[in-house]
Amino acid sequence: MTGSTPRGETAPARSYKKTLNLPKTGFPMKANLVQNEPASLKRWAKAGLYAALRDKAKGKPRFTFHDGPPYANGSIHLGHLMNKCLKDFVVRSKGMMGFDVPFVPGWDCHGLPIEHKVMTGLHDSGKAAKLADLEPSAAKMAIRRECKKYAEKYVKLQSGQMKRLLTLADYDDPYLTMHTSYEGAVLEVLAGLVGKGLVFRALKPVHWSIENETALADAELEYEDREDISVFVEFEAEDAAAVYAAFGLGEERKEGETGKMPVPRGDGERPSQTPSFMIWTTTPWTLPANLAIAVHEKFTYALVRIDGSVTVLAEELVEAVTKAAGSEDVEVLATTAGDRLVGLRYRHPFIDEPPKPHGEPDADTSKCYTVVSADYVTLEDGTGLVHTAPGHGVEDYQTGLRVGLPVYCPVRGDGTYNHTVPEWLRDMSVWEANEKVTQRLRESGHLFHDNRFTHSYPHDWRSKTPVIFRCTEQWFVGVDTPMGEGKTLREMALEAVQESPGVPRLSEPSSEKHCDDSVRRTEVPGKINFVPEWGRNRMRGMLESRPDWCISRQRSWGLPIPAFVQADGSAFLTEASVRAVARLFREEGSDAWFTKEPAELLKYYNPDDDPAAPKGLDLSLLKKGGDILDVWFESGSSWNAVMRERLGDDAFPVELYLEGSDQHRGWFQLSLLPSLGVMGRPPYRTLLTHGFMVDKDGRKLSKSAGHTIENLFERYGADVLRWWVCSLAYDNDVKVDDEFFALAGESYRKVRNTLRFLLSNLYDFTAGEHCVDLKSLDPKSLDAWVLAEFDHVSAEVKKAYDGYFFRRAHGLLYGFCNDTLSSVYLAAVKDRMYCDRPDSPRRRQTQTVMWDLADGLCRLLAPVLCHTADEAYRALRGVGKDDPACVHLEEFLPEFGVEADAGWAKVMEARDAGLLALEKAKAEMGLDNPLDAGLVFPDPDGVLAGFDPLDLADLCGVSRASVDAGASEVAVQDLRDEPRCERSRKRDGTVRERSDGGMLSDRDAAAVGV
RNA sequence: GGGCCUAUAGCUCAGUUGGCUAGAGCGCACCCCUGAUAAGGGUGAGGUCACAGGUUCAAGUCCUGUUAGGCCCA
Repeated sequence: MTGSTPRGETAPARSYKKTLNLPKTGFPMKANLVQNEPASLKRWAKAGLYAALRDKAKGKPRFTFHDGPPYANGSIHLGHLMNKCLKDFVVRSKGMMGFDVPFVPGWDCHGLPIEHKVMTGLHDSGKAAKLADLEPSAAKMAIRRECKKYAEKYVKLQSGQMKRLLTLADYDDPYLTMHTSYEGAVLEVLAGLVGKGLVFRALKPVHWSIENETALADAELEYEDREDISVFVEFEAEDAAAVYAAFGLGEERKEGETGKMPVPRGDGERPSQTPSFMIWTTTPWTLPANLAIAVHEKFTYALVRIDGSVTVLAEELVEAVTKAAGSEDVEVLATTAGDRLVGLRYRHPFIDEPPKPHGEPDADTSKCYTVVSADYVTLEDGTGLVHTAPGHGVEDYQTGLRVGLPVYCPVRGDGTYNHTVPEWLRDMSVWEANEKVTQRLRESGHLFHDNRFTHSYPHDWRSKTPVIFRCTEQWFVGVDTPMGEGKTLREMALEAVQESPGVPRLSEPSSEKHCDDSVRRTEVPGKINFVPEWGRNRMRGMLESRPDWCISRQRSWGLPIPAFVQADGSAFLTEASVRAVARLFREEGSDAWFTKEPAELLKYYNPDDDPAAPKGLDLSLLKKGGDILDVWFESGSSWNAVMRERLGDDAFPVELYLEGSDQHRGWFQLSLLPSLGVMGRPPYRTLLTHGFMVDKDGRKLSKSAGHTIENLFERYGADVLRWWVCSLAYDNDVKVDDEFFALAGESYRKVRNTLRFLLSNLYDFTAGEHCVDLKSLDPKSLDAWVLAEFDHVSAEVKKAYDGYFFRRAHGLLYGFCNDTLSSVYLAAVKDRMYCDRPDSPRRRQTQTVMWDLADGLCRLLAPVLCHTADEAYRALRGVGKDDPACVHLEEFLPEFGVEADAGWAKVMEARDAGLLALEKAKAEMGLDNPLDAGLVFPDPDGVLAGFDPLDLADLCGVSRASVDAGASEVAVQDLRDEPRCERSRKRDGTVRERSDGGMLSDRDAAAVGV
């Protein structure tokens, strides 16, 4: 190739390209977030952004927002990603609205999952064996040290990931539930509840490992197949006549009786035998603890004669049961509904008197040995009558609570019976008892049938031995216990959740009229706002049905319940004693519980000052209790440990809690209860919930989906992920898929390009020097129009942020960049930007507007695109690498207050009509290039005539425009025969040959100076 | 099995106290520009509102049931 003109064409007389003011910028089209975000992070860290913001916000009204602590285990996942981004949008947007928004991030550090992991690790490394040689307290300390290290490791990891997500919080000083001051503050809450008389000790069935003599949590169970004896046992009825009556035998039918009627069959005669109730169980060893038989009220039960004896079982199971037992003579005598059996009494096969449970000598046993109803009775196995032992099963326990049975557990921790059982069972292990009980039943004629049965059965994950259900003493917070003025926690909670007629609902604005300030920001003291509103129902339902809160656990890694055991075996725990230990834990941490003697632990306690102290209390005889607190109690006390303690009393109640909808039962509820108990009001004013991540098809996200957070940072960058979160309808389930991140990336690039184009037209503009006074803008100018549009969008975005409608903010911002700017305004002003003299008033005015738009846009985007907004903000000001200028230290721009002419609506309608007409002309006249066309707009009311025809032309991308008051539709002029300006490419009617020999329009000739 | 929630275009979502031809963005198709260029602009085609009943002059919207899915329980 030579340097000559390509393809032998004649070179244009003159190239005007270098006389144009084409856009120029160092702001790259490609964001390269993966590299550049960490640099922003470093710059912000260097400037101490979080502290600088607190400093700057001094004296401003405070917005109190409280972080719910994630569990310090593993990497953060997609759920955290959404949760943390939403929280960050709140923190940053409220900050830019002029609030002081301190935000202390937290972690939940105690608890079983960590202890479990640590124990597994100790096991695998062989260190667990050494623990067995240590004193129990020393062993616990060793485990606790490991757990602490583990938690610290994951706090560090997650904290790093959250920072990489560009979230703004006090990461230098987070709250950890294992901090000594936090522990002290939790015990203060406990003390408050103890003072209100809400904390008590009671029996509750738990999974129990005989091998390790400890209670186990669900996570510590492994299910393995096990062969057991399964027995069908006949419990003799106490009152034969009553049973026959229930089946309609030997009794006149009452008149007017409704409902399911008993149905006698055959001759309707009453047999002479005493009938029995047949139950089925795979744990014969629990039969000594049997206190009731449960039936389902709605099932049909049959009175059956089987090989001579008469028994009751579910009609549907008669065939299966008798077939299994090989019965020969089976006859159904009558059937009846389950509810007619309820209340009938029976005799225990080998116990004469209902036992007096140990520790409850005064227990009411009048309800024992009766038939009760229960919903969980099924017809899948057994007989439809369920053996009920409240001391040995959760469902049995709840049934017992409901109908008023004592909790009876005759089995000791080592798996042997205590002295309350018949002599032939005493001190026997339950496994041995399975055989003995079966044998005894067979001998006494109560055993209908027995067989071997293989089923999945829970085993202790450590010893691999089968576990049993056993009642143990636990600490509870009573939700139905009346407090001082007579209300219970449940009543107070339901009241707080209740919608009062005066509280307008918070709802997402779908249009502007719903976005009124009057719709929100209404506070009725003690009432909770729910976003979305259905959270109210959900929480109410949960509060109505929740049982007393079991707050004790038998583990090592947690905050000890500072309860002591007195010489007589009773528990010692008073408000003052708990406060005394709280003070010590504040100073020394809860490890002290394991290293100090009771008297030392109580060094701040003086029984003489404690009216609740038991009489004759001798501190030297106390023993330490072995329970720790439920971790939910710790996180549920964060309003005290974090908000009140660190941020002061005016940070309570907190404005907002924001978590996933699972927290209606978790953190939301378990923060509400202690706060109601101690402070008498909810800890928060508004609860905002988001949904869960599901896959592309709306199904539960599998753990192995492979979206590691590092991978996402690597592929998309934090700003794109944040932009995606901002776009979500977070109040429902959120679908995730790679494709969605990619789409968010596309949409991000559109916004980025709009910013870039604004910046690229400001390369020769210095704000201080070239600014035009916007006050003097003509309301009919395009610049006035776009500023008014910005004002409108800006106000709407702020309202959306204010009401946590981030998706709406996202839509508004995207639409403004894409439509208002990119396709309308910026497309229209290109001609004047490129072709006007650089310092023409028209161009400078548009540049002023562009500068302000870029500035305002950066600020509105800053809460979401925090890297990109800052990058653009700094590029706009042209600051150097080390300059501390930062959009995050700014607030949102106030409105420009520029007035646009009311006729603009008509102009935009005309633009739409013009574009449509051009499309038609393209098809019909082959008029492909809009610059070859002119447009004549109808203008019946004369509105358009008031506007600059040049603006009308530029808005449609045509060479010229005019109006015709009499026309009825847009006319397209074919200008292809008119000369074209070699510089602006317009055929505007002023193009002619100029002194330099070029064909130029008047404007371009002047710009070039020929 | 129970409580709460969800179902509208290929995808993500709007659709208010029932009331014009059910809207938007993305994607897709076709076209323009080549002076925002791994950019930018224009036009257009897409819907049995999950299904089945009911209330009403009128139902995407209200009621009942069914199906599918999510969270929390059992």
